[in-house]
Amino acid sequence: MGATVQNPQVVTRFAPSPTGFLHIGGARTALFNWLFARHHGGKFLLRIEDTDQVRSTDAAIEAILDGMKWLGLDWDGHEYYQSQFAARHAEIAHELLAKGHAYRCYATPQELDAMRAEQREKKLPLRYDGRWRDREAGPEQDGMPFSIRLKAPKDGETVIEDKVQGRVVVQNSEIDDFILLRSDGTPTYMLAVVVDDHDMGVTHVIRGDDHLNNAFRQLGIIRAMGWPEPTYAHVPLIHGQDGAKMSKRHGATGVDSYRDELGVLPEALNNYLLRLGWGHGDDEIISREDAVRWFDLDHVGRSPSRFDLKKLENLNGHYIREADDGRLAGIAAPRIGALIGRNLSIDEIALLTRAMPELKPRAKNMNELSEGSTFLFKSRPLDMDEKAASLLDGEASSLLARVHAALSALPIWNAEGAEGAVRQVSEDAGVKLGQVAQPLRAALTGRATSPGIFDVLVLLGRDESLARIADRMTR
RNA sequence: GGCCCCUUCGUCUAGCGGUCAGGACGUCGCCCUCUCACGGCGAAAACACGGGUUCGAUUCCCGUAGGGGUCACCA
Repeated sequence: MGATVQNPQVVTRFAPSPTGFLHIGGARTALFNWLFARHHGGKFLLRIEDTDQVRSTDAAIEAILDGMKWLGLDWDGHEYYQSQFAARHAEIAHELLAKGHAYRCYATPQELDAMRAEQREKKLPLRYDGRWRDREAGPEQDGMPFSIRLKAPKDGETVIEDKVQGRVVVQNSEIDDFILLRSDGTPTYMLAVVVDDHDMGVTHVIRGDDHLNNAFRQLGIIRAMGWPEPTYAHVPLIHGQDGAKMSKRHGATGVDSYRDELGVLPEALNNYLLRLGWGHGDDEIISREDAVRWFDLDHVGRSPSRFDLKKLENLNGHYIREADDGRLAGIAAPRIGALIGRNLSIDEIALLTRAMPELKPRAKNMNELSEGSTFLFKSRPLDMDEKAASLLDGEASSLLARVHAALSALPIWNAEGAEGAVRQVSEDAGVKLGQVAQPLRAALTGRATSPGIFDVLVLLGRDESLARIADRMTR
């Protein structure tokens, strides 16, 4: 454990279906596949499962690629599009047919519905009863549409040595003769994944454990074709706070909304997702480099985990503090623009960058960071929020007048000088520093909370600071 | 309902027969302090239950309960 193992043989893949955006659970699956491939020095491939022409859109595909790039999950070579291999899938289905590993089924959908209805009624397991398995098509079937079904083994059992789930055994009697090729000649998902994974040389199939049952069916195709069997690793799903599978009702499920709406940094989401279901001792903050070095399938847990926004935000706060000031300013600028109703100038973005060391320890997401920096860009007279307004009651204005005078007399405008002057004012007035600092904060920022008040003074500069104070000296 | 999987603090997890059951988030105190954060210190908080196996089970086995997944000519 530890060092990256050079095994270029390893090929993993992420195979999302483009139904809208990169799902948070899919992102973790992608991350695990990416890490596993990188750890072994192998390849990580991306295949878009766009077989469902109706639901697949270019916009959805773009959204997924965009999410992958944002997370820094780069794939090797070009992305594959499953729909382009339909002919190949059909070819395999017919090969299976020719070899006697599959057969034509003339049952109509209505007929199958009736079959299932009856099974439901009799409380029998719902599965295809094999009515065409050993039946020859008669003249009445001439020209009738048929689907091709796999002739799955009826006896014995199938065993999968899953890298995450361990040894999983299923009786073959549980697996019915599922459809390979629909009556319209299009391949089913079950056939398509197997053929594509084989053709792409995928060695390790790492995916959500909602596919565990499918693996047994897929193995049937693989064995019938005599193809090498991939190593499986079925990762438990991520659940919402309520313990159920993540869905729309859990709020944010697309990684784009974590970025755009919640103001999360990609390194924070990566770190959070990595720790959801995988652990490395007591390590919590894990860099990309360490993740590649340490990642393995042995330490992926077998139980589903719940998504905890609080922990994500904690991690996000950490990464914001670590992040480069200029980069943060770049992310915050448009958000601030939206808050104050105008775009920031180049100079203002420079100011934002300078302010960043004071701003970023106070934020756990980019929204808070942006919100907390608007005071820098608002024009006078500043609007006061409720708490700030109350700080300006009583003696505040006279205290502010004394601060104004003391500050005006400063030969050099810096934090040390300002602190000395303000402390002197509070001493002379016989009040605590806070009694002066709080009204000053209100006058300068319009808020009751802000970065350190002497830093604010410096950031705002002499003229703007004195003007904002003067605005509140009388009322 | 059939089949499959899962079960350590509220949450994410460490643990791989003998530990005061560790860490992190969150929560609650205290400190720092011009506010809010950051940071520091400390506290409360878990092995679902019942049987075995064993000198000894959180750890191995079997049940029970609970949770999840899956059962399409969707992917």
